[in-house]
Amino acid sequence: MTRRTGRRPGNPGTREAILDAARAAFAERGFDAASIRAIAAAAGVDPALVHHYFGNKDQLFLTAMNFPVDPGQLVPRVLAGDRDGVGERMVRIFLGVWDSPAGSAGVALLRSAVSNEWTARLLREFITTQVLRRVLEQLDVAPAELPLRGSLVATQMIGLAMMRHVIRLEPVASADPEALAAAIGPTIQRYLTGPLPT
Amino acid sequence: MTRRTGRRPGNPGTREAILDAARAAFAERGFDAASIRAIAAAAGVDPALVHHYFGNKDQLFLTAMNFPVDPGQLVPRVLAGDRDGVGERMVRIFLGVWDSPAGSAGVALLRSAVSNEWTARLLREFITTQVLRRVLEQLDVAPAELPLRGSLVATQMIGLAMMRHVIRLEPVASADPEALAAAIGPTIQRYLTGPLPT
DNA sequence: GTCTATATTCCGATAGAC
DNA sequence: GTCTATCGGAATATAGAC
Repeated sequence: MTRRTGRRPGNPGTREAILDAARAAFAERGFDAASIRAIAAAAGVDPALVHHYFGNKDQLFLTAMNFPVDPGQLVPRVLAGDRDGVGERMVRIFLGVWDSPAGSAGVALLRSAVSNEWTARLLREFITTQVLRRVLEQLDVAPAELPLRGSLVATQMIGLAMMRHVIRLEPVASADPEALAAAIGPTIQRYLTGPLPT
Repeated sequence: MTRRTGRRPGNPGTREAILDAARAAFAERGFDAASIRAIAAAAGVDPALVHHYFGNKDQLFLTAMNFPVDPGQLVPRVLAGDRDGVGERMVRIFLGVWDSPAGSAGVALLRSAVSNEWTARLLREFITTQVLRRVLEQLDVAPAELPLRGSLVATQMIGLAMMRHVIRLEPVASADPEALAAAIGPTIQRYLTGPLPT
């Protein structure tokens, strides 16, 4: 006999199916253009059920984005090794995350941020507080140079993600990650530790 | 007495007012989110008049984008000077265009390309055929390396435009163009003429 | 050349039955 | 937990009056 205690959920797969469909839709079309109706259809449920689970579209987006790779877990891998190789390792690990299934959350955030100020703020805060600050403060750079160095790194990294996963310009869109790490790594290295214009 | 010959246009300023409003709206919200109604309201005309002039939204977008800076006129300025300075000159001229009023067409194209495959193809073709090919074929680079070098340049340039004009991440968003040219120029220089991973 | 009126479609959100 | 029905709004586009 199976005893049941506590709350009995409905179909436990339904919620995850909605979140998967939401990530795919937000990644493909961005926040504004992705519709709850289309997400519900892709998940095989009724649109009203999405509201029942997540309240509104904002909350659905936040919940769908809130599982991505924990950046705090990646930073040690970027820093593990000699200081001269940090740029190349950063590009390699960055590409690995974006090329993985988890990367769809990144594409969704990037696509959404372009047409929606609310998600743009999310992206800015994610870039600065979750990624760049953690790496830079481990690299004894002068605190005054930290914001400029960090945003220079962001221009190259976001540009790479844009060209590879959003605009899909060849040959970068389907280039070997190792080749890209070798080509772009020195750029990141210079932005992090190289000379800065006065 | 004023004699009138030939076709008599209506209000000649109306059409330009619509195009100005369209460029501003497309730059601010992207192709999908910008509405003909809002453009008409900004231009002080009726929405139906926009259709009367331009047929549909696609044609309005194409017409509004079709006046921007002629890239063919910029290439000689990029190439004018020593070969080692081409990267820095390219960043400086690039920033000058994007910071000017004409840059709103670029922002519009970039913002639109993210959520709309049709405009993404426009942007890809503009980048490759109008900008990169013209510069690279003047720099005796091996033809086989041309696509990779060109798309590497595009990752950095588009990333810079994204961070400065779309996401608006500080301090890059309001940094002095000369400082950015000094910081990012060497990156472009290496992508154009530096060593490439095998 | 300009505008009114409208056809058509799709959106997010809610109320409430089962 | 799931779904039907619907409200209220905004979009593109067209037809046609003046």
